[in-house]
Amino acid sequence: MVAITLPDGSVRSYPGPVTGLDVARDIGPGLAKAALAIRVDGAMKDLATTLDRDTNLAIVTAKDGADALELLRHDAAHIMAEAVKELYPETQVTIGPAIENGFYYDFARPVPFTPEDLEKIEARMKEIVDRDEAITREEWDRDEAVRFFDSLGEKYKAEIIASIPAGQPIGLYRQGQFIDLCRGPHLPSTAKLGKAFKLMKLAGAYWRGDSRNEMLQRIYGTAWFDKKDLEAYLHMLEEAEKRDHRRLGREMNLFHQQEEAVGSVFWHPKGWTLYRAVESYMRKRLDANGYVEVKTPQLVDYSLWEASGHADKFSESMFTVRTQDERHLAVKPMNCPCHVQIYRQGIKSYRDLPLRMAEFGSCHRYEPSGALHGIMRVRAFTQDDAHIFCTEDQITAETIAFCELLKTVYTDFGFTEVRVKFSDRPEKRAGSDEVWDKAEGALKQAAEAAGLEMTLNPGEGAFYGPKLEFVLKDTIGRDWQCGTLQVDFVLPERLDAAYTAEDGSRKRPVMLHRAILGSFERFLGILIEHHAGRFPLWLAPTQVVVATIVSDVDGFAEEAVKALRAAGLRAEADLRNEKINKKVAEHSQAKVPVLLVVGRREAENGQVAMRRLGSPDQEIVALDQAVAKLTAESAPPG
RNA sequence: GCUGCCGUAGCUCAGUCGGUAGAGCAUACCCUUGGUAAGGGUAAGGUCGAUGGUUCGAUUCCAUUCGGCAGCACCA
Repeated sequence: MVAITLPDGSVRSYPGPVTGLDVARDIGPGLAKAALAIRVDGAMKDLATTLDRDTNLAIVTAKDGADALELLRHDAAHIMAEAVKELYPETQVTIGPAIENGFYYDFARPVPFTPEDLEKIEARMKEIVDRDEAITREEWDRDEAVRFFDSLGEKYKAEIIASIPAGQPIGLYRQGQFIDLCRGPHLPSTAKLGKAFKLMKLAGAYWRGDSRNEMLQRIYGTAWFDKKDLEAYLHMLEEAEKRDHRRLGREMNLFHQQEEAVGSVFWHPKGWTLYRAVESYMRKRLDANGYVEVKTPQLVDYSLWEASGHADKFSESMFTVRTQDERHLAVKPMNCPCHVQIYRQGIKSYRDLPLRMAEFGSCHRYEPSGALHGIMRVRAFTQDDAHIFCTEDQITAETIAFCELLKTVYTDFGFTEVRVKFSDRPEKRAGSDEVWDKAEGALKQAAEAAGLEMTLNPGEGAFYGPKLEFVLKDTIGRDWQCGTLQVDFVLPERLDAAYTAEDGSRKRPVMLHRAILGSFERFLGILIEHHAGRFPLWLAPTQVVVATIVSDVDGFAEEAVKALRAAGLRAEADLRNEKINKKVAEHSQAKVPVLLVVGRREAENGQVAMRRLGSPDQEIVALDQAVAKLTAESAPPG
């Protein structure tokens, strides 16, 4: 007897072993048709899995959300591999997992795939779906499987299987003529994939993710249960493209980039206004939180970078300069060594600590060309950097205070969801293991005291110390790592920073490296995409446009702009010889938050018709009232 | 950096199976003074990313190079 307990608590008994499909059939023909897989005591298994003892069972159908989609996408990857092998038999298959929103498969083939090949592959996949091939699992002996794939010329598969411990049975899945190593589970048949999938793009990817290995060809696709879901996803991609900061930067005249200054930003007046709004907000927050601001040199003799350890661990990313008189300089990639130089001026006492030294530090790093991305990943950027020189005892309090400041700032910019990662010692590092033990312990303890929930990010720390990384989520669900807090016992030692302790002894301060925005360039890019260019009033480069209906009222419109500007608002007049329809359309598209329309009626009464971005409503108010209202609304937080 | 794709007017794009190019928007000027998402007309605007090669002739074909895009690797 086998007793199967279903999720609703009901129990079904069978005289002998049954498969998941048998149980589904027993419950009802509709369920049997919809069944994709089963969950046995929590673990996903094939529908055909034999159940020979009492167990908890759930039938997985398309309604099961993420689990079901993962199955579907994994199958899509296999069906794509089958299609590729049919069309291009000389291709070797490697791996093909389900990923967020879709799947990919990496192929080894001497000839590159073309976009036309993608269409052919997609068409063949649809044929395979129509063929309704059963997907069945087989168990093989490992060495036999290695020999089998070797004989097919599938050396990558053979390599993967050979790396599985001997003696373990190997699960292979067969569908039609195609057989592949796979952990499973899979759908019962290729027909279950349906037609709501699409091959998206072609890209290179290193074998086993290592840049020393050969480059494979990766095909990405997306797959859904329903055509509607597919269309919704494609539509979402289009929307994301519309908020791309590179596109909005051009359309809104915020900045541009050009090949004579690769990896740098030309900020236009409007973009720079935005930048300054962010900067002055940050400066105000830092002032209020006990930071002092400094400015340090761009070009620094290479010897300082040798002393700090950057020459050793970071030289590939540094721009260096040799002058005519043979001096060797580097453009600073970080601000920390310079801040230590300021710290070292004069003798420091424990009474001076904690010393919170901030700089909007302009840095240059020679990033690999393939890493550059708009203003999000550049070679010239400005960090909202600060170093807190403190005693070991002060680490916890400083960490707590920093976390609070960070939260306030993110909230003010409209980000509410923040994750924290803890990154510990990397392979390439400075400082002894004892120092690292101490630094990691101190940071972990401080983070716990600050009440942070963290995930571990092993080996991702800076070369001089462990770090906390703060990752925020934007409106369309993407993650951005911005803030960081790093504990550093190494640099104060290497650069000889010291203070006189209470007992008169000479001690080393600890340095906390910290940033909230990360880099202004990147953060502004994130802000642009997060708000899709529709900035809150306090950030909008142009806050108000006064648009006239007839030229008779030009004088009043200019007066209105003058009044708005006198109140500190960023206002412009639109006196052009154009119809109001066109003016409304253009300023709406330029994402100006407030439009004040002035016609004869308004001008005669000293009024304006106020129209907010995104709403067709208008509100007729006296000019001075409008100024007062907008002034209050546009005040930056804090 | 690696793989693939791409580079035509300020922007978005069409085009030339090798005979030096066109549209819409934007710009300038003219007409229009119009009440809440694009009024009409005229004009101007291009070394077809750069260099080299093949050719009678190259924006088009080939090579190199620079830049961009996507992904991979990188993000200390």
